[in-house]
Amino acid sequence: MAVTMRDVARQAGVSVATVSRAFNESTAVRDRTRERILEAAARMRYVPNATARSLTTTATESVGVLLPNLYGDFFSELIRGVEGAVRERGYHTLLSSVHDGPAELTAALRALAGRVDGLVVMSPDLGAEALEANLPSGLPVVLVGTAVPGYPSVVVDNEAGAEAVVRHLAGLGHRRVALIGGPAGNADAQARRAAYRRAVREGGLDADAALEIAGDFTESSGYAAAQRLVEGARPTAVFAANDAMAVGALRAFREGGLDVPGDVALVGFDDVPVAAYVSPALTSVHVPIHEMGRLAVRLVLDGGGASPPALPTRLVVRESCGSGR
Amino acid sequence: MAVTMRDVARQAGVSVATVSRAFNESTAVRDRTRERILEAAARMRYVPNATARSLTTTATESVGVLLPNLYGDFFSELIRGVEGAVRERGYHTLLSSVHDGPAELTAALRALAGRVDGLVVMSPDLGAEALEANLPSGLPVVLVGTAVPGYPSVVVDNEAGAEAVVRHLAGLGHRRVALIGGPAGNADAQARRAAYRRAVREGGLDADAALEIAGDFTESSGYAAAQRLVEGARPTAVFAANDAMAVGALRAFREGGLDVPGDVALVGFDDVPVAAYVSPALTSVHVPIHEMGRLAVRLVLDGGGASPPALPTRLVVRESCGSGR
DNA sequence: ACTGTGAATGTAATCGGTTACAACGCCGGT
DNA sequence: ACCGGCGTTGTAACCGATTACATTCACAGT
Repeated sequence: MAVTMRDVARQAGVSVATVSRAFNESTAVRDRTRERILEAAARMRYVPNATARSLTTTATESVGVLLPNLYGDFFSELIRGVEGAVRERGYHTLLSSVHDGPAELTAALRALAGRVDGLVVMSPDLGAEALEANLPSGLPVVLVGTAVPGYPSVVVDNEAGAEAVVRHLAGLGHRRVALIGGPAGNADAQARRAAYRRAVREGGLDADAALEIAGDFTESSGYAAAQRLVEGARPTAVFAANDAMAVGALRAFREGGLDVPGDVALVGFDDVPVAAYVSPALTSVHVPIHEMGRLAVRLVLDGGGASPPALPTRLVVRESCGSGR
Repeated sequence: MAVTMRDVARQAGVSVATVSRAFNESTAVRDRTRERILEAAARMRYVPNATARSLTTTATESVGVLLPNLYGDFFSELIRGVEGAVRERGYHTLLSSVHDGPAELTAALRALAGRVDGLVVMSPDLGAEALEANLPSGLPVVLVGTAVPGYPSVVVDNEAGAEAVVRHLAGLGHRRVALIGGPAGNADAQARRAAYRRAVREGGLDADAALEIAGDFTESSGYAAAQRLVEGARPTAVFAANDAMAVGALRAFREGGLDVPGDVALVGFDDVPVAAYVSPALTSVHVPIHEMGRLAVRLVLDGGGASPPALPTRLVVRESCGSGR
């Protein structure tokens, strides 16, 4: 149906081998012959079949990205990082997002596995067994945000970031610092919570259990959590484990008639682009999301098995915590 | 190297044909045989090679998306729509973004063309010739945001949206309504500008040429344009041709000591998620971006050649234009 | 004139699946 | 005992490229 190499070869009066050579510059083809071939190809609108090419070369020139979902600035930013790095290599990005439980997840994993040269996986609840059982042995896989034994992963220094938040708030005089935590199974969320607890203890702040509320990293869960805090534990400062929840909390506070940072200070995590645009501008822990994507791609394509050290985080002080100004 | 169907066949003591049938449920294979095969496959960690499969079936089960770039909520939202619709079909999304001029663009087009069953293209400066010369004849292509003769496209009703903005502002008593326009070559931008001019004329508003400033849809261009407006034409209301520029303008106004909407009313276009979160919340023209992505995918995969009617837009009044409340 | 050499091109095997067609075994009906 | 037919499995061609190896040819060296 579509124009193939054979058709071009026939038109140009040469063999398929010569056509192949003419297209893959490298090998020796007489200039006149090459011209004749390229001309015929253009005339016939020949577009090489990447599938067939991949079959022999055993390279698809694409990298798969598996994400739990696509909502939120975090994933957009990650995708940008990945896509940029991938395109620089002349490769392609195959995108897949899943949020329907383990069955869908392994299906997606297998579907991707057969189509790419490497995989960037950000999926909290994916264990070593699931990965091993559903991926061919040779495929380079890099995890983002979770560490699974045997696989290289890109993670950020959650502990230092969360600790910096609590310290900063304590330095501003806050004693009742609440946490809106992330989902239970999430590694980043766990690390942030652990560091929060430690910093609260070490800083001698109020360690009221009512000050800890679990969210799920969504804006609406942040909204709900903030409402409960307002009615319950009445903290003077709130640390949301990611920016999406912080933005939700901001909305809840505003609707509840609380001034941020006047009545309650608020700090997020991730420093997604929108953090700078909300009002008051959100103090947050900067995470080099874009860089994580790039790094993951580099690890996938250049191999090198080992995990790099956790990427550094940095507290970005804006208006919502009530210091600076 | 990797485990192939032949290996599984040997292990299970059957032929490759039977293995193939065992995997593609449909055809008749005795239950016991199938079990034996699937078991052997699992044990050997066999993952089918999608490339080889595609070669014979001539279907890649993936849809390509070509975008001018990935920054901004607009594209994130579009990708979400596309990916969602694609995944519902069990297909995959191949993502490509380009912003380095025509050469890169056609290269990307060809690279994608050989790997997908259909293409969603959002690329302003891509003419019919470029498309024809670089795509195999049978490939379904759907354009987003631009109309090119001979190709179906998904567009929004820019005219109605822009007109609604100017009308609404006029209704609030504004006579000097400025426009921060989009890039010259962009079809959406052109339509919005044309509708703005018509509405200004028909509404009897000030038609000062200094009230029109060109931007390029980026936040920073909106910022710069707003600064020039503050120093120059001094409008009482500003219509930014997209939300990114509106957000930039907002920042410029705040830094310039102007209150929005007190000193100047501001309206954007697209109604991206962030519009609701900036402060003051941005009045904008809602564009069903997500739906555009879904629709484009549907057109690509279900064929049907014809373009659907322009999708309706809707003015969403929030705080930045100073009405409501 | 004859041979060796290297450049240009052709022939055909190969990648890992799918599938048309053939083959086989087993059954019931006569 | 024989045959038709169905259910199950195998054989081999094929998809469209790449590439090892073979072939052809022109030309220089002797």
